[in-house]
Amino acid sequence: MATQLDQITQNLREILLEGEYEPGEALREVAVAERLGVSRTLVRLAMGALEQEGLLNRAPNKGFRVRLFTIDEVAGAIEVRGELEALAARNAAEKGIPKTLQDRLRAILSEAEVLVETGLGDLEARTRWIDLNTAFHAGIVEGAGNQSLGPAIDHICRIPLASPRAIVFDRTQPDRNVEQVRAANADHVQILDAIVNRQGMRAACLIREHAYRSGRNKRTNFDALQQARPLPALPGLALVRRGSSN
Amino acid sequence: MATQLDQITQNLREILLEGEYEPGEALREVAVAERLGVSRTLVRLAMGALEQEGLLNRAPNKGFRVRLFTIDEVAGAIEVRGELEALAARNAAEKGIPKTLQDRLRAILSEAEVLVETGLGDLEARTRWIDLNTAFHAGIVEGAGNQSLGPAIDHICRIPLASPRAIVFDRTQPDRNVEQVRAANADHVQILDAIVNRQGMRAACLIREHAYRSGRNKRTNFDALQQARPLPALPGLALVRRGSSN
DNA sequence: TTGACGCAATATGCATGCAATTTTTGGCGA
DNA sequence: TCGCCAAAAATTGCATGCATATTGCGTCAA
Repeated sequence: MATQLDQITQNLREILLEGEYEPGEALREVAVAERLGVSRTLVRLAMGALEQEGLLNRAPNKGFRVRLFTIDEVAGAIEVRGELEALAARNAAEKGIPKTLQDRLRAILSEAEVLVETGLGDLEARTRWIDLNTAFHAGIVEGAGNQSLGPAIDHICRIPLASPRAIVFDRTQPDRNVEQVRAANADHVQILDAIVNRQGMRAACLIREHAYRSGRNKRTNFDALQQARPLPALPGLALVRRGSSN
Repeated sequence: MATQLDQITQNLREILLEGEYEPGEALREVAVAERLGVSRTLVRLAMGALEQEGLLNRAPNKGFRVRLFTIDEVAGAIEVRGELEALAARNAAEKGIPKTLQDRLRAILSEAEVLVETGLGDLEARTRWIDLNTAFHAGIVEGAGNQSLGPAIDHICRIPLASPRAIVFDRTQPDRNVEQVRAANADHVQILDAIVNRQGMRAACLIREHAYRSGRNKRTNFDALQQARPLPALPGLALVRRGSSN
């Protein structure tokens, strides 16, 4: 048990990302404490951490409220992530990445390509692809050899939907999903090629565009989903609403 | 009083940045609580926040330890900051900044130039210049119009010495300081010029180089200072800071 | 009817206390 | 002298309790 606090924080984080509380809603300590079965102190600790992550806002003597994320903020966050990943790709290309990392990334790409041919019909396949996608992006960052870069990207990825892990699958249009994922795979191949060939600028531009496209896909799929079902249950989605009234 | 917690957190943050505790040293709750004159609970809350900021590490059942920053991490953080500010400058240039912001930035540059001519002999002048420098950088970010960018830069700036606010003045060589600051002012003028003329790429490259140079200066001055008087820890000491932002 | 004042209910902010875990210490034997 | 083990001391993890701030409601007056 890695301290109860970590578990509680993770629980509360998931609850928030599930959209169980409305954006702007006040989180009363006692209610949350009872629900999670722990003391108020622990809940307060967890809320403090989530405030740092940006999921909650705190007003002095008025407790914590669920933070509101606008679609523009998400788009901005993805742009920031793209820029940081571009820096990572450029650095990785300029200094060169070790053979072991190359092999790992190639293996990831191979498996991802095989996976897409299955059509991504079942949840397990989609989950696996997301893991591979995440691992690829992490690998690029690892190749950059900049210790500050990883945490910075992690931080920006805490904004709902900003992470490369937060793929929105619109299951009403599976063909489009497959097409998007296939395109992402193709991007990855080009990016790795650029890095291996020490083409820093090319790698940077490719990954920046890759992030941009991913953001656009998210927006498209999200809009489609919201039209089909007013309250989607996918993690993170319910936090995104239009019209920021602060 | 904006809740005691904020004050305690700020106090502890300053204590850590001053380098009063050795990197890697364990922070015992009771000792810190007594020193700050508050309860352990509050200290624990503050430490949790500082862990999120990256100033402390936490090991389960073993409390918090002062995090160690290497010179490479600082260099990496400055590179990240440069990249983010480059994004900000590029966006600001591409979308254009309002006249009011232009005027504010020009006023900042004017005052900074006048200030440098005084030679930055006294602490007050140096502090004022740091404030102006910070305000200029913040203004660029404001002009980008990306809500996620500011927090991302704030986050990376929490690494000691990574912030544009954290200028290292080597008072054993005042002439070199003045030269560096004069060069920084000149950079600022060019950057603003590029933004106003909607030259996104030029602005981005200029500010990236500006960050790079600032990092190099910090290293040079820091090394010189350390040679003059051997310093135990990296954070703090030569760091000229000014009360809490916000 | 409406607005203001005040009291009660409720929620947060912080301190203290207790249990569990870790670290230190002291003693014993090889 | 060194290593090992157990008990004691110290330290963290968490729950509870009290003080203070806020919110909601009822009452009264204009």
